Order: sequence, then structure tokens, then C-alpha cells
Amino acid sequence: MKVGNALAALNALSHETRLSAYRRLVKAGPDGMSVGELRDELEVPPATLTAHLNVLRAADLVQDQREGRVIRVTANFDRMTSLIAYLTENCCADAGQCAPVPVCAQPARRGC
Amino acid sequence: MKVGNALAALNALSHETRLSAYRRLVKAGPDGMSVGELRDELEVPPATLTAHLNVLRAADLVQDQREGRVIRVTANFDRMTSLIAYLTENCCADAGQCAPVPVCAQPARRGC
DNA sequence: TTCATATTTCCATTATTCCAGAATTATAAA
DNA sequence: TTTATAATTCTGGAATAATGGAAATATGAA
Repeated sequence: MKVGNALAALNALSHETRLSAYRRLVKAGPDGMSVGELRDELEVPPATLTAHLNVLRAADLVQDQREGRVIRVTANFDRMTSLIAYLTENCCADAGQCAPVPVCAQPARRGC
Repeated sequence: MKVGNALAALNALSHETRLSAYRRLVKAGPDGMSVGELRDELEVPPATLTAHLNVLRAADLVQDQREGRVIRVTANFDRMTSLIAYLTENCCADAGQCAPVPVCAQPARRGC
């Protein structure tokens, strides 16, 4: 991941509403949820949510798919993985300084 | 790590100059570097650097220590570790959706 | 068609952040 | 003391981001 992409992702996640939206989408899993469902949960006006989603989209942290009138939004897990890898390199690589990172420490989770 | 702390850290790192500063401090290792050295490398005016450092300080991503006239700044590795853990939980925990995270994948690094 | 719904874009307003010069504080050296 | 250096705070203007109402677009249903 390039610096510019990391900055875009960090910026996208650094806003309360957007972080909430992203977390909610992660919770929703691979099926994601519609913009309307997200709006109901976050309780923000439509235009405001769209603006925030656009930031997350530009950072490639979410992707969407139109299903008729509804737009289904999903979290881009790979992108988050890349961001975490980028930060990890910032933490470990150059300095040889590496605090133990509890990544996927929980047992019995898929992919861990 | 609480949401507010994660937001502060994400926000602090979401600016090009601040991310550069933090990365440079990580590279400098546990001894860190003086504000002046950092200023020379980043080539920003003193007041500007101080303002950015204050954001990183507020997020507890760096800490400093006065040595005479010089202030020595060091990266707070634990804080970054906590941030990575927070993001990892956002990525894995609730959804049971976990992409393989290449944390400390490089061999022969201390602590990995 | 016409109507209804989902979502977006447009736009203006407000709020926040960024920037960097000037003044200030802190410390050390002469 | 006085002088010099390191870094900070203060400050105000410029740039950017956030907000949300209103209008526009996209799609499906009647």
C-alpha cells in the first residue's frame, strides 16, 4: 500500500460517523447492508451519509453494488488488511522495534 | 483502546506531514530524535511542526522528554500496537471475517 | 405513462483545520 | 547579568471539511 492510499484510508476512518459506518458494515459481514439500513442505524440525513460514504468509497474501504433501487454497501476487508499491514510496517520494520501485536489472537476464527 | 482514542490516533496519522514525522520517529527507534532534527528532515517551519507534534502528542502517539534546551521526541510504540489491535478487531472480530494479516511476517525481527 | 422510493448531487452555510510570522518561554553559555 | 538557541504559544487569514435542505437521478411498481 502506498502512502497516499494509507493517508486516504486513515482520513476516511478518522471521523466518528464514518468509523461507525465502517464498523457497522464489518459487523454486517460480506453481505453488507443497504444505504437505507445504514442510515436508519446511524441516524444521519441522507445527504450527509452519502457524503461520508463517498469518502469511504474514495479510500476504497467500501464498495457497493446496485440492486434495483437499493444500493448495497460492503466493507472491503482486503483494504483494511492492507492498511493494518502498512501500519505494522511503520511500527516494526525500520526500527526493528516490534511490540507484540494481538492479531487474530482469538481462537476459532476463520482465516486466523 | 476506546473509540475516542482510536479516532484521535487515526486523525493524527491522517495528515501527510504528521505521518511522515511519525514514520521518521519510528525509524529513529527508542532514542527518538530532537524536534530540531525532525524539523531539518521534514523541512517545515517551527510553528508548523509544533502544531503537528501537538496533535500526535494529544493522540499519545509520541512522547517527549526535555534535555536542556532540546526536546527529544519518541514514538509511542505501544499506542500504535493498540491502534492496530483496534483496527484488527474491526476487521475480524464481529464479522468472523478475517483476511490473513501479515503482521511481523518478516523473519528475524525482534518480538515477532 | 404516472407515481413512489432510494440514493445521489448540488449548493450554501457553518465549522474546523492548516499554515507560518511574530512574540514568548525555557534553558544554557558567556 | 546578557546573549544565544530551542521550542512553544499566540494569532489571524487561507484552505478545507462537514452539514443538510432542495433538486435531480435511477429504478421499480401501478
